[in-house]
Amino acid sequence: MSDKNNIKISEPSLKRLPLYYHHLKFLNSNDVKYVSSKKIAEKINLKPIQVRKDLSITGLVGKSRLGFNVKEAIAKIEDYMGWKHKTDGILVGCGDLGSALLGYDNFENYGFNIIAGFDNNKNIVGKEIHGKKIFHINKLKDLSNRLKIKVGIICVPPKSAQKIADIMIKSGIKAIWNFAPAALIIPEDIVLHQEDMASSLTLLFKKIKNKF
Amino acid sequence: MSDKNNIKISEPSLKRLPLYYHHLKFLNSNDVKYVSSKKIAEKINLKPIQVRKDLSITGLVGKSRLGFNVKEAIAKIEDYMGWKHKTDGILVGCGDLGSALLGYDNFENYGFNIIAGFDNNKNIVGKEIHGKKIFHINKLKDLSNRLKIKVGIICVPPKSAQKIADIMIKSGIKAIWNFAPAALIIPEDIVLHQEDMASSLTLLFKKIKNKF
DNA sequence: TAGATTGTTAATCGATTAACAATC
DNA sequence: TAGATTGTTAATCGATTAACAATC
Repeated sequence: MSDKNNIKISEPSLKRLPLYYHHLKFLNSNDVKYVSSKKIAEKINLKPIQVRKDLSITGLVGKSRLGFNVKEAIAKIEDYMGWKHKTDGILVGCGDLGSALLGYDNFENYGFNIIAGFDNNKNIVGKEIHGKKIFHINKLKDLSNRLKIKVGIICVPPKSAQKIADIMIKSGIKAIWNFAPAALIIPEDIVLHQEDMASSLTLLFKKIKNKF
Repeated sequence: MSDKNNIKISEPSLKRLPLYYHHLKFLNSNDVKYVSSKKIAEKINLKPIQVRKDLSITGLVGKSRLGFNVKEAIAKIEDYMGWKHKTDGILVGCGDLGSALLGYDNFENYGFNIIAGFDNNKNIVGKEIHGKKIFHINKLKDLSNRLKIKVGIICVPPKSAQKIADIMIKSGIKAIWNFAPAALIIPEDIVLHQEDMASSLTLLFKKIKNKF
């Protein structure tokens, strides 16, 4: 079953939950106990009704006149998102971008942990980047198998991306997060999540055009 | 007016256009002259009708029985997206992620050009990263004003993000692409495009859950 | 011609928004 | 109590998909 609670969640809603979460954490750090959907909506530029709908997906219940208990809301979102359940992953390609991701300490807050980096550059193999050990790519299969790693991040140049994806799949990786601007060809049963700067840039430009 | 052609485009469509584009470029490099929406759809895992709808937004017209002219399609997408019109930007925070973006040579294909980086670290100020000169942050206002820069990228640690955003806005920047995991407070008339790893990670995990 | 493909128009699907009774 | 806020149910809006005539 996909969802514990059998409540469908739309992709837009799913993307908004972290936004509420950030804001709720901020409120909590300021000792705010209750917050209304109206207040949240103002901050995040949404409609109150949308905030309520989204939050209700997590099972959170508010109080009339008071709004939502901030601590409770935080807990419900963490719970719903499964951020407590830790998932391990590995990263291939320890250049600038790979290094940045290895050092992105925010991942642990979202239940994700990169346990090691891989590269084929002899100058960095054996070293550590942001406290993560870097192995040669030919160790990938062995290590992934042994630790039953299911998530792989690709940060290599686009030309090598397909090759790395193939290695990952052979190594038992089931989900690929691809930061290389390359369209990967992968089997049906593998999850591919493409990070696309071009699309993102496009959205930025669209926003600019809409505004001016 | 927002759209030259007065044809509304949905955000999902806008995100798909680069996907078609990549594939069309690939086909073109293989000397394919015509391609049907069915073939494209198969490659990108979409429905043929959706491909046709999206492509029609660019003004592209196909041929019965043949499909779409590959070169023509590429040109129409480039045109519609405005990738020929170059926009300059500056980047603040030249750590791992900032360096990665300074070296992301794909940007130029999408009409974007980072003309310089800024940092407050004396060890890198005055140096070059991927051929881009790095200036001290206190030069930002002067340089942005002089070159009439309208787009700023933030790659500093979350704690400094708001401060940098404020400086950018004072310097005449009109659109901010924020890679720092921080919710920025900005005036109404400034465009904010937030790059959110947490949301992205969340989507990856959702895809995994849906699959298994 | 027969068959493949486009592009238009209409139907469906899903997300957002509105309205409002229930609550404190 | 009066007023603010929730959560439910219904209406609206917009994107996707289906159906199919037109084209070559």
